[in-house]
Amino acid sequence: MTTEVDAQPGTRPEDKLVAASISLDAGFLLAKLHAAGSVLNNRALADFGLKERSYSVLALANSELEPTQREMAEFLSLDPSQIVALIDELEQRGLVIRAPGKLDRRAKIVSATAEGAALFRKAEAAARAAEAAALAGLSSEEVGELKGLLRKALWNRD
Amino acid sequence: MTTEVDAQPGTRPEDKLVAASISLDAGFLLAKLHAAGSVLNNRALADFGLKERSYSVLALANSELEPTQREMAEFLSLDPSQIVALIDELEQRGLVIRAPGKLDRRAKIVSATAEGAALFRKAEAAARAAEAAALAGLSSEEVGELKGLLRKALWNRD
DNA sequence: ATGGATAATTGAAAATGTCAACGATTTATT
DNA sequence: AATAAATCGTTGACATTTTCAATTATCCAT
Repeated sequence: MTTEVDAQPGTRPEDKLVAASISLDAGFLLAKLHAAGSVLNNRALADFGLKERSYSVLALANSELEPTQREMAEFLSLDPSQIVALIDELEQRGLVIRAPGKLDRRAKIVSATAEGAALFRKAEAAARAAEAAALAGLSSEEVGELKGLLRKALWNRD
Repeated sequence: MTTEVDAQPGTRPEDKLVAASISLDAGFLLAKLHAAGSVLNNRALADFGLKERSYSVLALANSELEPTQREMAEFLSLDPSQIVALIDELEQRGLVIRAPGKLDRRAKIVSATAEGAALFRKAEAAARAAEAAALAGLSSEEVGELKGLLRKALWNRD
């Protein structure tokens, strides 16, 4: 016997602590689900030489929104200096390019090359599969509800 | 003018990238909401000399579940060595104690002292307020739904 | 009894996060 | 128009966190 308290019937031993009050904490639940998803995500993205971070940057570079590095930093909740490093790597791999902002030459607009777009399409499919695995406990309707609630909490929209 | 593309009416400039496809990614949404919440959480907990991590450990120590360090590590998605450091600190502050497992003397059960329990009650109130602030965009029903979905995704239960 | 696993611990190495300073450019003030 | 103040990307320093291998004590299976 390893646990100190008998598990409830149907409860896996690693879930013993689900009964603790912190399991009702939104912050804890977000952290835990994110941690579990990150493992799957990073595993899936490794095939493409990407991690969650570089994948996110590549995704933004693939949008038609012409994001600047600073906008990326803000949006991804990262320090601008981390964006520099991430883009340095992607640029060296020929996946994205930096161009001076049209209206503000201090800023640099990051966009994907054709190669970057091709890689992103493949990585995106893998990331979707990883997400589905991470949320396997939810029906597709529930996944939609979850995303809607998260988006509303962040931006007050769906 | 700072942005390269005109914002939609009613859209704050820092939300320009919401239109990017990654905004539909559950992993990204979880990371972003967690990041926003962590700032508020850590700010609130700093008054008690705690961070999210030490608060979580203290919360588990305050449960009646007699968690071992390994169970804490698994449950909090942390390496066992990080739990050691966190508990070292809490123990030195007199907030928790380690006791050998009754059935397995390799394991150590962590429980809160009276002082730890008193501090936790106060910190818990502050953490609840921080959570409310982080989820201010949601109604209380929606907060319940969100937590329910997160719990179901993690453990297939509500 | 012995050998193989598991719990906590330590310590090192790698990855990440945080922050201050700099040159180039833009915006605001006079 | 000239100057001052602010902003963007970048660099580098430093702290924190993560990850992992090794160690000791204890448990479990044979």
